Amino acid sequence: MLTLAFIRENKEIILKGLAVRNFANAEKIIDQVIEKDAFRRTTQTDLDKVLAESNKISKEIGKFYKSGEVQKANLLKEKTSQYKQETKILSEKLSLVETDLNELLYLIPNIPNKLVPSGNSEEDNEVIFQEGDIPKLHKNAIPHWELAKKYDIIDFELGNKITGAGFPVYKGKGAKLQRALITYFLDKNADAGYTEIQPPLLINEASGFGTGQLPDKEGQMYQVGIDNLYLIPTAEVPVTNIYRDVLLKESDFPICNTAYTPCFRREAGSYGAHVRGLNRLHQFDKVEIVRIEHPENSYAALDKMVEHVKCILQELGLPYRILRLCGSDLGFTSALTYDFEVFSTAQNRWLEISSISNFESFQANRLKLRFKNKDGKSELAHTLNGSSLALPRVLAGLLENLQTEEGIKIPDVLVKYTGFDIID
RNA sequence: GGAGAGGUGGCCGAGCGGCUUAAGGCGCACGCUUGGAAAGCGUGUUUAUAAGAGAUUGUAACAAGGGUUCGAAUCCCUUUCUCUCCGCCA
Repeated sequence: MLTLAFIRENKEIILKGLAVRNFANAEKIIDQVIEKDAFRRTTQTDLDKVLAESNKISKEIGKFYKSGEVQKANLLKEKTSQYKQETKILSEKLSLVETDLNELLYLIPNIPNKLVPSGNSEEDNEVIFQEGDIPKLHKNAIPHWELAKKYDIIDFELGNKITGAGFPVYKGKGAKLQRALITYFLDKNADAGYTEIQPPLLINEASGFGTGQLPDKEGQMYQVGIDNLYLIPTAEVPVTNIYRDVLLKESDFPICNTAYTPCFRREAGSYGAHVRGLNRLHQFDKVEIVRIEHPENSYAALDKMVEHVKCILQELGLPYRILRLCGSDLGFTSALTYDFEVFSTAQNRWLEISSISNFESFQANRLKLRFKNKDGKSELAHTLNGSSLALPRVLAGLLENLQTEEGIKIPDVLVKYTGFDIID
C-alpha cells in the first residue's frame, strides 16, 4: 500500500509508474484519492475542534460538582448534547471516508523501479544473465514425471489417493534428495548470514492482511474455517509478519531471516501440460529468504540476494538465466523483481525456481514496520524476499538435466547430504 | 473441553468514575560531580494523526470492539490472548 503523503506529493511519478504496468484508470483513481484525502483531513480537524471544546466543558462540570455549584454544572450539561451530536456526525463521516480511501489504496499497485521495462506480457521480460551449459542428453532422455516413475522416487497417483492432484508422495531416494536439498539450501543461507526461522504454517487474518494476501486473495489460500486460519502460501507471510507493528532502531539493520516451510496454494484454474508433474503443485517445499532493510540499502541488498542465489545454482551445476520482470509481469506489491529460471532439457523449457523482489515500503506500510531515523522520526523500512530455493522445480531440473543411461547423477555438493551419488 | 485469575508506558507495578497532565521503581539518554569509573544528584524519556516554516498546540490510544455517562484505565456487554488447576494428548 502506498502512503497518502507519497500520493499527495508525487502524482506525476505515480502516473508514470502505473503506465509501465498498463494500469487502467490510474489518473481517475489517484485524483479520487487526493480529493478524499483532503476531505479526510478537514473532517479530522473539525472533529478535533469539537472534541477539544467538549473536553473543556466536561472538565468545568467536574470542577463545579466539586465546589458544590450543581446548578452551574447542570447548565453546562445542556450545552454538551449539541457537541455530542456533532461528534457523532463528524466521526461517522471520518470513518466512512477512511474506509473509502483504504479501498482505493488497495487497488493501487506498487510503483515500479526505473529499471523495470514496460511491457504487455512475459515476452517483454528482460533476460539479463545466463549461465551454465545446457547438457546434451542421451536419446532416451525423458521428462521428470517419467523419471519419477521409472526410479520410484515420486508417486503422483498415491498423492491423488490420499489427498488429490498436486499433492505428490516422495519416496525413498526421492524423499532423501528433497530433504538433502532443503538442508543444503538452509546451510548456504546460514553461511550468508541469514538466521534460520521455523514459523507457524497457519496464519491468522491480521497476518494475511499484513503481507497483502487479504482482503481479496483469500481464494488462493487454503482456509481452516473453523478456527479462522489460513495455510501459508509461502514462508514470506509468517516470517515477514514477525515485524508487523514493530518500531526498529537503525542499528537493527540489516535483518536477514531464512525459513524452510511447506507452501500451500489452491492454484484455482490451473491446468494443462505446464502444470504436469512437479511443475505446479498445491503443496510444495520452499526455502525462503527475507530481509528488512534501511531504505538507502535495499537495492544493494536485492543485488546481494541475486548473487547469493546465483552462487547456489552454480554449485548445483544447473543451467539458468535471470529475468528482470516487465511492468505487466511484476507482482502487485513489488517495485523490482528478478526471476530465476532453470532450463529443463527434457521438457525443452525454462522453469521458474526463484523470484526475488524489493517491495520498498509498500509492504511495510501495511505492516506498520518502521524504524527511528537519524532525525528521531519514524520512517517505513524496506522489505525484500526471495526463494532460495523452491524445491519441486529444482528437483525437476536436477532429474532431467542430470539423467544418464546409468541413472541420475547427484551433484557433488549434495552427496554429503544425500549419502548416495546416483539414483538408479 | 471445564473452573478460576488476569491483560496498564521499553520492563516491573499502583490506580478501580473528575485531584491521572497514568503514581512509584527499573532501564535508557544527557548533564553535574570525578584523575577515570561507580555511587549520588538533576533533567529528560510512548505512538499515531491534524494544523504550523518551526518552537509548539489539538485529538486519539491503559488487550480489541461496542455501550452507559457531561466525563471511563476505572462501570456494563462482546471478542481475544495469557496464567493456574482439572481433563485430553505427541
